[in-house]
Amino acid sequence: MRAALDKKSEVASEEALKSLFDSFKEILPLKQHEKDEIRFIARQRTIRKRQFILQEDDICKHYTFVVAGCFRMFSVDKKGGEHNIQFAAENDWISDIGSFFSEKPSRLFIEAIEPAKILQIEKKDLLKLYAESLKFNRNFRVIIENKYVELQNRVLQNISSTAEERYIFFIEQYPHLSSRLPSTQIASYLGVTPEFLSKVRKTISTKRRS
Amino acid sequence: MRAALDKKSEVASEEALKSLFDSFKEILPLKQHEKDEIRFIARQRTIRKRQFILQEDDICKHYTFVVAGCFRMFSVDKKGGEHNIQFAAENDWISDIGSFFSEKPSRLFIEAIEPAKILQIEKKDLLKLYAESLKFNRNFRVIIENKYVELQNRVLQNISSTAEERYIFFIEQYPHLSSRLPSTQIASYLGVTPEFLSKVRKTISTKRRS
DNA sequence: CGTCTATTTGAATGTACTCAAAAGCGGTGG
DNA sequence: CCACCGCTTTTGAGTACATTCAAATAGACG
Repeated sequence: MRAALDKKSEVASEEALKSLFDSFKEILPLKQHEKDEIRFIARQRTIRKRQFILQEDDICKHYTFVVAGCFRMFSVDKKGGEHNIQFAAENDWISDIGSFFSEKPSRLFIEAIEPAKILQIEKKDLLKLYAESLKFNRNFRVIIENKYVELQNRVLQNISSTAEERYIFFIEQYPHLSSRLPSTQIASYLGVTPEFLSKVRKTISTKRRS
Repeated sequence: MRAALDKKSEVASEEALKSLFDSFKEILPLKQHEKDEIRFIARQRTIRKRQFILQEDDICKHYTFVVAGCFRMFSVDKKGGEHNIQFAAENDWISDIGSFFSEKPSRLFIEAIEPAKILQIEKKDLLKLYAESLKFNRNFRVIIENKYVELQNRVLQNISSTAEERYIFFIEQYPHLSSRLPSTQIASYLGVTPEFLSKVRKTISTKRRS
């Protein structure tokens, strides 16, 4: 029997599922019975702007696939400063993988920057997929491999480039994000203050003019 | 038939294989026939200090497991500066995953900091394991998940902490590395100059004294 | 003991931060 | 339509963090 749905989640719509299946298609396409397994376990949620799907001290219990909208994952330091670790827009995954697998309280927040629609898979369901299916192991392995490479490039940027270079790299690599994010959020992602990013943007635009 | 071994690689020793099997044991232990598959495809190499196992513009063709010794992976910027992205000592994996899967030329170097002994798995052999075995997909998925979490913590450190905080965090998190690495290498990993790291170490030691 | 490399020190410079204040920019209500 | 609110972005002055370059010192190894 399908588990009772909590009041905030719904059965996944065919439209949302299609986004998810399409994102798998680029790795190893799912067969009908595999799609049905996902259909059976995925829960759809509608998230308002500024709503959190993970807060500090929670244990991260889901893998979240973003169907529409945009999220940020951030940590808060002792002084109250927020530091963005990751953004996730359409067709991206977001969760605190460390907390998810260790089942230890997260030190991170995940917040919707825009109204959003997501699909969530619970840990016990994901583990079942992993235990039974080579393909799901494989697809999620590839997804995280790609995210690993992305993170590694970011580390490289951080240790070897100035704020200006990192900003230019960011807007070139993520035009779909940079055009819709407030620059405060980008500053927090790049690891600089909003004031300084503003100055960086100014010097870039005066450079272009000359 | 077993493929001919190139002159620099050897059949894996039982001792080296044991390290590898032990590192899998913490995830999902291998059965005898799975160990035999590894035994069949893993090549052992002895690497001298300062020897490279990957250079810029090479395509990364192996997953490398470090049995003994220590490596660093780094990039070189336009000015010739080196930036360490990762260290790998005993029982750790190291390779340019981006180049490995995309088969595009790497922009990275992997160099032995100490004399080393490694086991290498070729891409075609790894893909074969992935195609046939749920467990290998799963084990390598878990390995990269752990490395992903580690990288994510590093990104967080980079964007939110001073050099002093990052250095203290490094020596606490990786005592087995910090005690054997020249501080130049640590500076390059933290993203600061060796001169500045030296000053940081001084202020830390005067703090402790007081 | 000398040679080579790694580490430390110092002065001048550059990059980025803090704090405070001003300017811009949607909404919303009158 | 305009006035006001809340929020983001910009500006500026002063400060802190980190770099550059050059030179001195300390360690490691044959």
